[in-house]
Amino acid sequence: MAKNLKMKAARAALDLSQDELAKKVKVTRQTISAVESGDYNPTINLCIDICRALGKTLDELFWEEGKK
Amino acid sequence: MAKNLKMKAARAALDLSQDELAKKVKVTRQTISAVESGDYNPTINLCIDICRALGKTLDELFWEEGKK
DNA sequence: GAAAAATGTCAAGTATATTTTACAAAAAAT
DNA sequence: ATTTTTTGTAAAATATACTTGACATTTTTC
Repeated sequence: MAKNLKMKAARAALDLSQDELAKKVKVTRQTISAVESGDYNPTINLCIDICRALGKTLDELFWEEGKK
Repeated sequence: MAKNLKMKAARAALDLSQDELAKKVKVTRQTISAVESGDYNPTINLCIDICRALGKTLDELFWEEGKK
């Protein structure tokens, strides 16, 4: 899978570390790291929580137009 | 959790049964039923596959504006 | 109104998302 | 340059998504 650079960018824009985002979302840092790395298939509730913490929507962070 | 009526409507608009959608998406009918029932936390890849099968985006089927 | 198709749901099993603990490497701060 | 913070990653354990098989109920069709 491809890295989630949109998520990484959104996090950087808020000046949050993976650990800080993890705490907001109440998962471990490793989970956040894995989601950004892309080698993962997170649950939608986690994706939604991440979106809300970063002020983005699902389409903005997890949708890839026209892919496959 | 709340029922996913947007998904149910999108499926109805294409005149697909849960079983037909399930086959397109390559999961079981029970899984589709559970996702629509809302008592579930599906993976994002499944959500994306469902969206593609129904011609919708994540925001259109799985995003709820302003909810908590 | 009976038959067929579609849906709700349940229990037991399998696959995998997430946690916990831990260590090394990279980046940032002083 | 050294210290501190941040990040990548890995193995083992736990939680839960998803499957399989099955039966009951509802909805559609004739």
